[in-house]
Amino acid sequence: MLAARPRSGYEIKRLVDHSARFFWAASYGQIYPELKRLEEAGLVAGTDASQGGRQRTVYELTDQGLRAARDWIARPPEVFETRDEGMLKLFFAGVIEPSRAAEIAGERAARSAEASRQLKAVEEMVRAEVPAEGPEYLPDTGSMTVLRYGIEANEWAAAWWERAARDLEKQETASKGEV
Amino acid sequence: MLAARPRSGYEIKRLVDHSARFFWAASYGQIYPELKRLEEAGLVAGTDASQGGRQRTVYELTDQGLRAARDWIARPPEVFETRDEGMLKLFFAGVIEPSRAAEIAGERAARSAEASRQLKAVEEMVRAEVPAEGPEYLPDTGSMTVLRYGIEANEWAAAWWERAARDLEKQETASKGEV
DNA sequence: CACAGATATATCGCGCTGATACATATCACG
DNA sequence: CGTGATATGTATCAGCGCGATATATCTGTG
Repeated sequence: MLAARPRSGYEIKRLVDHSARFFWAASYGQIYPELKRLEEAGLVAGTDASQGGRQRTVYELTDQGLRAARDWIARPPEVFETRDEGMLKLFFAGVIEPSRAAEIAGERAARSAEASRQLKAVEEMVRAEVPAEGPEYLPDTGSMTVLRYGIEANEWAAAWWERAARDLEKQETASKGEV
Repeated sequence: MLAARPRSGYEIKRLVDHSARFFWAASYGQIYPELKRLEEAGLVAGTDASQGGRQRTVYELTDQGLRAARDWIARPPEVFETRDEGMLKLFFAGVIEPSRAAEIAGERAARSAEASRQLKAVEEMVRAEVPAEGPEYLPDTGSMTVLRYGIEANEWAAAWWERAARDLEKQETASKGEV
């Protein structure tokens, strides 16, 4: 984030919450200590930008930091993990409370629908803020691709879980009839 | 997991690694202390099942524990988070190394393809282990639904990123030509 | 001028990750 | 029958992150 321009920890947090949050969240408790560690390592440099009584430290990327960022982006991605409580509950429903399975699938569908809705709002905002700087280079192709993926993946998931909820419900009433 | 049958911490870890891992991973450093906390809270009960010199503690769910599990599954899911380093890299490619964007998308596609392959192997195993106990009740509908979702979602994602990789590459060569 | 909301940083307990250490049991192979 | 590889089992630890809260100042609005 500092590669684009210098920012304070607070600005970074806000940017994360409005964009990367969907695939990589961050808390204050992570950001502030990390900025200090990065400064100690010489990858970022903090400048005091306090106004009056309000403290403020703006960090910028050093040359060494930019090199480290390039190294990082050149390496193949490693972390890829998910924590999805809905899937966990559905996974265990059979041995705990089978009758809730269909409901959980429905809740899962709603969650994905909501996520895609939020991401679409972000997309609208981005489009609005970028008037028309040439037909080609939008905010930037990579991040717009990520955003599009978020929207479409969640739409796909919402539809999938909707169908799963219907199927599970059907199976439930069917087995009740049989027993 | 203990609702299905009593298990040792080691068995729980193995089960997680072979199934839930894709949407909820767990480490020894989480499992063993957690079992102790649950025992202290009266939700599980540990029995010494050492054989010869090999220590072994098997935990089973208490009545109170089963009630707690039912309460848990009745509550709407809360946690839903993702950490996807590939998307993070693509998100930042524009300001760090735009020329890598297409590559990253390709790597992301490969990762999803690999995940769906692994999950299909799990599905095969499950099918093989369950001979044919009536046309209706498979290992159990909920967990099979979760597995199916994992497979299909990753297949969808692999195809999506494949296409994105092609598009990004096309855009790159196009803009090079213009400049 | 008050007050809500935005900007900004710090702090802290608790839990988790990832790795390693340590020990025993089992099994295949010659 | 021994040996080495693999599986079973538990424990531990440093470092880090989460989620919440505390504190303070600045800005805009009625």
